[in-house]
Amino acid sequence: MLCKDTMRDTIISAAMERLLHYGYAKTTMAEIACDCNMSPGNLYRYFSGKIDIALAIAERHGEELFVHLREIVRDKTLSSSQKIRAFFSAYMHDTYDKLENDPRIYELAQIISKERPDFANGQIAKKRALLVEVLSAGNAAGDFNIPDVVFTAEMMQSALLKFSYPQLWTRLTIDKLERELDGVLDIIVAGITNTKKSPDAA
Amino acid sequence: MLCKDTMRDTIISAAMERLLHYGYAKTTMAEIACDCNMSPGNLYRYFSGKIDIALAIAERHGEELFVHLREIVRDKTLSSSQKIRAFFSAYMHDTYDKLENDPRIYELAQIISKERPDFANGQIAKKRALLVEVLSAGNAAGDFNIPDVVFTAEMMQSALLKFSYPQLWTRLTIDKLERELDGVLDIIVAGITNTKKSPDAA
DNA sequence: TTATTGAATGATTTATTGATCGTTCACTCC
DNA sequence: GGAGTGAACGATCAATAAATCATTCAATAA
Repeated sequence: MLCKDTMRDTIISAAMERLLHYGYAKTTMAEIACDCNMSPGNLYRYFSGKIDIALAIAERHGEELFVHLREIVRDKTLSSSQKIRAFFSAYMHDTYDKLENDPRIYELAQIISKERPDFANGQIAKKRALLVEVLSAGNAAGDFNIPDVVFTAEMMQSALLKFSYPQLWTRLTIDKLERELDGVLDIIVAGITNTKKSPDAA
Repeated sequence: MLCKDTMRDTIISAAMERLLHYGYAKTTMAEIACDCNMSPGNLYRYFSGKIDIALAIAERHGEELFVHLREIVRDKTLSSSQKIRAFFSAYMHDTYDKLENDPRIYELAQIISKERPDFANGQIAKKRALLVEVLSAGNAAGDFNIPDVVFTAEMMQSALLKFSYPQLWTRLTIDKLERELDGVLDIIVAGITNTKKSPDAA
């Protein structure tokens, strides 16, 4: 049904405007409805609740980032380790920029990961899938020699946790964060890089 | 002055009893004073405030852990990488056990790191100093080849951040945590291990 | 029938008040 | 005169009341 989707888009746009400007708590369903020239009750024909509108917004942002990260992962001009570095650098900068442009988005993220933890976990899992792609390709190319790429991807996410959680950025500038990310990546990339000579040289 | 220190110990003991049992917020200075058979005002002759009593308790716990970690670092029967693994494992278990035995200690840690961030940073710095010791010794033994041991120690702390912040232990069992710590340590230890043949074999 | 409304409802938030607590200090006791 | 007291003060916290808001649904309009 096209009409329903169009309406959902309208609502999402109106909600996004208010949510990013005034925050989640200070945006009311009545206001969103008013912006869409409809009654509050009618919103529930398109979304099952306020949190689901926020979720739709988060989904859009998440998808945008995912596409960006996937481009990096599939960029044929980058080596495996360059992909890993670019991946986490882009991820961190995306988070930093969103927060810089509109701190309200932080409140949104907090609420969503509290009310809909499955969604937040899903986002992490999607990113892990991309990492798995890089690691597998790296294995195939002889850059890495990783037995369990899924487990290793998890461990990498664990080690680089700090760079996707602004709560843990204690007043650090983006410069310092970048330097720290690079430092951790140095160790990790070295840690997963195949130290043996390439097989065809043997 | 011996008397003053004895009195401080008495106060710390009384406060610890209550703080670990009822939590920081629900423990009053009047109660602590009463337990020590003195008036509330008199507590201020030994500590400059409630938070400083809590700090003294945290200092004790911190010192205990530090001694334990230092034993590991200076254990002559362990290799450099074994020291690193044992170090972070002991650290995580210490945190886990303290939380398990008395969840109120978590509130204490939260308040202290908010009210006295310098203390919390100092604790981290002291642990980093131990790590630097291991890395330097490892360099000397040819196990590692780390140009800047302080920076690398910082990066290791960053990568293993999750295992000292229970906030980030999302309902994980100690078993799963242990497995994850091991996984991250695998990468890190591999990442800092010298891949060249030992110099005397050259 | 389907789309929409808007008043009713109960949960949550905000505002207000009263009580509690940390801290100070003029004073007492040894 | 140093050690200790406890009433006084302002800040913080808890309890209550008032208001706001998300959500529902019977009624209405298309």
